[in-house]
Amino acid sequence: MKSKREVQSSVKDESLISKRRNQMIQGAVALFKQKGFHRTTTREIAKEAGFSIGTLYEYIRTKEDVLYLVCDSIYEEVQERLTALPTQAGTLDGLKTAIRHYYLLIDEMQDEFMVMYQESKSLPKDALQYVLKKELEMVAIFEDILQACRKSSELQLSEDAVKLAAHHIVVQGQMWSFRRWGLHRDLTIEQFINQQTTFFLQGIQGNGGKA
Amino acid sequence: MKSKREVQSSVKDESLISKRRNQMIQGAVALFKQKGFHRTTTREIAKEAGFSIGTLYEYIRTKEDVLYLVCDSIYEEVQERLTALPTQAGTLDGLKTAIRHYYLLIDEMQDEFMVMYQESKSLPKDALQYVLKKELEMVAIFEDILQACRKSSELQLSEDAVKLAAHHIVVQGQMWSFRRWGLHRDLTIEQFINQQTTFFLQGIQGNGGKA
Amino acid sequence: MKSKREVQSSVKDESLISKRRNQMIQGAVALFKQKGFHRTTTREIAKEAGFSIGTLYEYIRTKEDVLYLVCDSIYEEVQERLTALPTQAGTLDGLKTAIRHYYLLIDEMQDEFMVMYQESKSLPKDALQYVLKKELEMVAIFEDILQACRKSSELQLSEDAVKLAAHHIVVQGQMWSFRRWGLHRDLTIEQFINQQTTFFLQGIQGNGGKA
Amino acid sequence: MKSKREVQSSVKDESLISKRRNQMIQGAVALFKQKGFHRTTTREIAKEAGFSIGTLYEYIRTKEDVLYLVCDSIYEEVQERLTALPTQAGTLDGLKTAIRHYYLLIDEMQDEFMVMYQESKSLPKDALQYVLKKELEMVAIFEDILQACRKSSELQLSEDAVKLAAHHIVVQGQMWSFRRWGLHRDLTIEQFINQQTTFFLQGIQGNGGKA
DNA sequence: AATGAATGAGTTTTCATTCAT
DNA sequence: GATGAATGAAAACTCATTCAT
Repeated sequence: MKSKREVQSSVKDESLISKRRNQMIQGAVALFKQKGFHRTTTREIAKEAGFSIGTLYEYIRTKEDVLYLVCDSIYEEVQERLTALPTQAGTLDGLKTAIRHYYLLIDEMQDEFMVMYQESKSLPKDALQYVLKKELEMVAIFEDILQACRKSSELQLSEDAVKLAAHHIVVQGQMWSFRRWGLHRDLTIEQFINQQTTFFLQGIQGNGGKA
Repeated sequence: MKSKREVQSSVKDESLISKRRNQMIQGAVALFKQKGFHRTTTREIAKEAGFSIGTLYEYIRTKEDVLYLVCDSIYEEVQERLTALPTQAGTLDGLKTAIRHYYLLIDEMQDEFMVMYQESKSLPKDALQYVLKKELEMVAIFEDILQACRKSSELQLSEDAVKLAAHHIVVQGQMWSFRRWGLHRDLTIEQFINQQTTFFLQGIQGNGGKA
Repeated sequence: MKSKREVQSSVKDESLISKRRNQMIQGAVALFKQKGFHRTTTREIAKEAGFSIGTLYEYIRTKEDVLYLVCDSIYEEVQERLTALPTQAGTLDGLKTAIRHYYLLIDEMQDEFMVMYQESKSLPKDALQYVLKKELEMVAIFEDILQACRKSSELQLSEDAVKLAAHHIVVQGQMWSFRRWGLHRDLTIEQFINQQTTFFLQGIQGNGGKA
Repeated sequence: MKSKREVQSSVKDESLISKRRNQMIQGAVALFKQKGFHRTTTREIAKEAGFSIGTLYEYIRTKEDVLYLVCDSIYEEVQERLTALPTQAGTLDGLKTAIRHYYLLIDEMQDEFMVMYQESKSLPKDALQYVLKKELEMVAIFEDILQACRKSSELQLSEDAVKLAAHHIVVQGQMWSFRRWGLHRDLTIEQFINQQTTFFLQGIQGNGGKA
């Protein structure tokens, strides 16, 4: 289970580590969003977090650790909030609700999503691997829901199509943060959710799930 | 028309500029793909391009110019190849062909697409603007095709839905390069194209375009 | 009063800034004298000052800052030592003493004077302005002394002539460092002072101040 | 006699050399005045002179050669124009005329004088030597005139004082270009000449030369 | 635990000079 | 003789990381 990639700290007090790292993550997200990972300096992160550069390095070992911590924390939150959902397993409404909550989450955490997807490529190999696993887990959440609907015959969907469909849900959501420049002018988040949901359901079975 | 953002060169011979910049772009794409824009040094770009650092700077003014040149050249090629298509304007087959060619293009230029979307955020303000315009133009190509289909009644599609649908085509294509890790194992490009096309057509009108 | 042009430092400890900058100024003067501002590298300055290039840049922001610091420190010292003089205001002897001390100062700080006058043209606009103001203040010191003598009738001197006369004192002093190659072989500093003083006093009123 | 420091050229045609070098000197003075020797590039000099960088190097060997050529040409012109004077040898009026012409010359060639005095320190050793010799020759012109006056008893002046007096004439003239910021607002060149001449003559003998 | 001064490898960029055409 | 593309050494400056206090 302890497959979590550990970040070394020279401080012992776990709750302090947690506290300081949260400060650090808050600051880092704000800065990464503004200027990207590479243009942000460790000094700036420390300052934004509210402590000194020396202290920063008491809680991490490299700058990339900060990026990892950021990505990890975002995935953690997303998963947490997504799995906390009251699942009406195997129903179309359950699926719609999940999609809805996911898209609202993205809307709420736009900055975090941007940072996560734009900067994760700068992670060291092993951290990238770990983050990719997290992404797959997120896809899997939707795969499971879709699978359940398929099994309960709420959805006419071939076994093979499930995975691609799950990717679709995830990617369609990302559109909202990535193509902000092209979409936010024309659509509210609610309109976006509705259109995407209809589009998706029709897309996978040809009748909008209304049959 | 001449709205192109110019990159200064101290060399006068236009054809030489063209030649050297192409070398530079080739080299840069390869490197950016591997290590990203920020981790690639100008010296490496020069070396990869086959000339000295001094020569590199005879053809550009800043490192960001290289990135701009790269992005611009990719968009240029994509647009060129997409608009060169024999359009059966206003027919479903014409639309399918366009999508097909676009997705094949992405498959062929995967590296370039990755670089373009991952690194363009590092462009200076004005270059970013220019590149965004290019992206919008690409979306517009599909908007036009969809619009034509709508007008010829080949497609039951509301006016409002056209833009979002065009974004969909573009984003669905990007999936192939962005989510390589999740898709290439399970699908060939042909399968991907078929599934995406069906999905898209069903998605926008609910019957897979077979009615 | 706080019209001083500030040089940014990322170090907070004021006394340390002061100490390090002094080291830096010492080293820089020595190097600038030898090879001029442009032929001196920041690395050399750091080395001469006794610390690393990184440390140098903790205390300044640009190479020009070093030059400014050098010029400023020289003016500061000159003014300090000149205004510290026990003034016998409005007497010829007071004037002579002031001139004498100024010329001795120049003799003592020949290198600094050379650097200051030869290199200040390389200062950025605002710093140049500031330094020019300092130079005018130096001229003003002598204007005041001359004015006092004029008012006490120790000196027959028209109002208009005061300013030019003050410039004369300053320029005649500079001769000692600038035309070293032409003067030091033939004159001691004492002889120089005497001759210049006589020359000056006769020059401005025609009788060497002996009437 | 051929003590002139030669500048190598790979071009044979002497008159062409002369022509090109003049172009080069004109351009260089303008640029050096504006931005100083070090901030001016050889490319800029070539461009300003009206030919290519390759051509520039057909007529000189190093950038410093340009500076030398500039300094030399200025001294040459000054000496030429000063020695061309109809000398009323040994008379006070002759001296006054010489001073007058020298100061007018400075006023006319302010830029050149500035460049010469500000930048000559960047000359290579041997060129600096040569230029210093030239400066001494200029001083010597006035030494000779003063000496003649002394011998004809037009001037009561000790043998020793002659040299310093000559330096004075030269330096007082330089004031006009160097302290432009402090003098040109208050004085016309004519007023300056008059005051300086009176000051000088009184200075060296105490009665303004009117006795 | 916290601090922040010190370090120096590494980066972009410039520019005098050369040399093939 | 003229041109200008090519070169690469050298310069200013940055910043992740360390470590003494």
